[in-house]
Order: sequence, then structure tokens, then C-alpha cells
Amino acid sequence: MPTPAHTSIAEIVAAGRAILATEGLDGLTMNRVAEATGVRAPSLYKHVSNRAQLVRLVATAVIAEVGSELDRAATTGDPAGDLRALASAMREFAQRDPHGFGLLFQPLPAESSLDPAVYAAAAAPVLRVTGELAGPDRALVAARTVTAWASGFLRMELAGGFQLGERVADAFDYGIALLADAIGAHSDRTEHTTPTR
Amino acid sequence: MPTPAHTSIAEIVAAGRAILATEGLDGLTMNRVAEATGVRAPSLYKHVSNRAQLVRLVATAVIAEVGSELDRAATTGDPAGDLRALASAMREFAQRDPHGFGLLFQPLPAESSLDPAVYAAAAAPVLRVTGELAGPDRALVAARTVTAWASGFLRMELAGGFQLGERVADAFDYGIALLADAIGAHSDRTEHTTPTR
DNA sequence: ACCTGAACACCGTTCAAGT
DNA sequence: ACCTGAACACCGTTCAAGT
Repeated sequence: MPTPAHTSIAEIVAAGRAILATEGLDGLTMNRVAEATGVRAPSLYKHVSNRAQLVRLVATAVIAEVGSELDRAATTGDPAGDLRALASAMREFAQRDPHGFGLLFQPLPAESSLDPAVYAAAAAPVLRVTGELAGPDRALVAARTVTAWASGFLRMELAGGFQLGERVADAFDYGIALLADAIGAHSDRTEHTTPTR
Repeated sequence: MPTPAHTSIAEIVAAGRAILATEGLDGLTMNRVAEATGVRAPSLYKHVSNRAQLVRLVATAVIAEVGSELDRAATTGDPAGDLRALASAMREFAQRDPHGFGLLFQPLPAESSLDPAVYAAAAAPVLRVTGELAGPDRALVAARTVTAWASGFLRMELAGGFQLGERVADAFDYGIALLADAIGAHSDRTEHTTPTR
């Protein structure tokens, strides 16, 4: 007589997501997840192949969350204002859930990267706004520039990497204003003589 | 009769640094370091207080290396060219030693951050170049913007985070050209009516 | 078909005992 | 004063045995 499942992949990932937020990546152990799902550790292997895959699924869940918050944030109407709103939304996420944010762009065990569809959905609001600012041909390179800057800034901030004085918030404001201005100025939409060298 | 030391803190950190490069952070175990220094794992605790401190010392060594490479890179004469050279030097380091690079800005066990003097030395060449581009008042915020962008970009690249097509190198070139232009344009040195809003 | 306890190889770390 | 083996509590993971 088959035993009914006491847990599920969805419950396991949700438990892992919660444990990551409260206890960090080191606290995300198979035993801890098993305890949270009311099962023993070996049973988890009926649902995930190993801890690395579980971590990858949790990271995908985090990316989906960030994407939906970005989606809600970019509603200013003004593209430059939207870009600022996107950056602020990322910063709020990072400060609310530093462990979750820390899992983004973690060089995960090379085998397989994250679900491309989830990745694309999270990138969509950024691409939409940079497209409005820079035009369609430069939307992607501009989105990569903004995402790289924001993720790098926030990671440095969370890691305590700004040690040389001055207010960190000033550097954040400077950075996003600089990027919004420059990306708009380099648009292929408003001008056709491009000022690149 | 006292036993002479078979190893030293310098040898331990150097061994850890080499193991990090070849086997990654997960491979940097106390046993592995002990083996490389010709000693048993418990003996390491006469020289470091725990693995977290050893990892922190290795991270400090990595930062020092990056700093010295940045120092050698910024020799173009032209500030914008120097900024590009700094970014390229960081990219070359990241590609040559992804595990070492990955340890930069890792949210380390909060207790103590890295040695501020080493950190300041590594930041110095970036600050010098951004100072030439943006003027002394904006040198720090500009340096933070460039460092955030470069570290975020390279981390995303190493993590396989650029999944939406187009050449990654194009996005890198776009980003550094945009930053060099914009930081120069926002200088408090060449103009006194600042175009910030 | 899923769950379990027992087992294995590995961690980091402590500590009494050696020299 | 430093090094060692033995031990402890913990990992991730496998597997035969239960239902």
C-alpha cells in the first residue's frame, strides 16, 4: 500500500525560502528543511535530487519575488522616475531580506543556471524602462548596466564594503541619477548622431 | 622543550589562497589547508581562531592583489582611458580567478569587516581616476558607482546571469563608456552649474 | 510510492596528552 | 610552545527495510 506524500516540492521550496530569509544560506540545511516540512531528511531526496538543486529552486523563487516587486514599482509614468523607482525597489528588497538578495547572482554549481523564463520575467520591467529611455536597440545593454550597478552597489552595501566615509545613500542617489541621465542622453530614439566614441 | 612551529600564519593564508583559486570556497577546508602546510587540522587553530577568520584573511589577500593590479593598470595618461583600463583589469582578474573574485564583497560573518588599510589601498587607484574625471568633491561617489557597476557586472557574468542574448562584451563596453562620459560630464571641476536634479 | 533509521564519509572544533 | 590523535556534534547522502 503506497504511503501518501507528507510533503511536496512546493512546500519544500517554500520552507527553504523562509529558512534562507531568517537563518541565511548556512542555516538552510536538509535537516532544517525536513523539520519544517514534518519529515525526515532522507525523504527530501524523493522530491529534490540534492541540496544544490534545492538552493537553486529557492534562488529561482527569490528572483520571481524580485521581479514582481519591480513590476509593481515602475509606475511613475516618467521613464527616469521609473528607473529610480526600480532601483529603490531593489534596495528595499535587499534591506528587507539580505540573505535572499545575497543568493542572486551567486555563482551556483555550474551545471544548470536558473530557469530562463523566471529570469526573463524579472528582467522585463527593467528592459521596458531602459527601452523607453534609450530606445529599443540599446534597451538590453542599458538594462544590463543598470542591473549590474544596482546589484553590485547593494551587495557592497550589505557586505559592509563602503568604508571610506560619506553617506552611502548619497552614492546611491548619485549613481541612479547619473545612469538615468546618461542612458537617456545616449538614446537612439531622441537623436541619431550617437555620442559614443 | 618547546616544539618549533611547522607552519606560520603567512604560509596558511598563502595555502588557503591557492586552494581557493583552484578548488573554490567549498574546497577551502581546514583539512585541505592542513595538508598543504604539512600539519594536522587541529594545529591550524594555533594560528587562526577558526575557518571564518581564515577565509577573511584570504579575502584580504585577494583584495590586495586586485589593488596592485589596478595600480599597474591605470597608466594611460588620459583619465577616461584610465577608467576603462581599470575596468578591464578587474575583468581580467575575474576571468583568471573567478573563485578569488567571487570572495570580494561576500557578506562575510558580520563580526569584523576586512582590513580598512588594505581596502583603502585597493580603492586608491579608482579614487585617483574618478577624482581626475569628476573633481575632488565627487571622486568618492563616482568611484563607488564605477566599482559597484564593475563588480556587479562581473559577478553576473561569472554566475551566468546574462541569458537574454547579445554579446556580453558589448554590454561591458557600453557600460564603461557611459560611465566615463557621464562622470566626466558631471564634474565639479570643468563646470560649476551642476546638471543634477 | 513515500517514509524511516542506520550507516558512511566528511565537516569544524575541542582537548588532553605528547615532545 | 606547538603538534597530535581521539572525540564530539554536525553535515549531505545512500540504502535496505518498513507500510
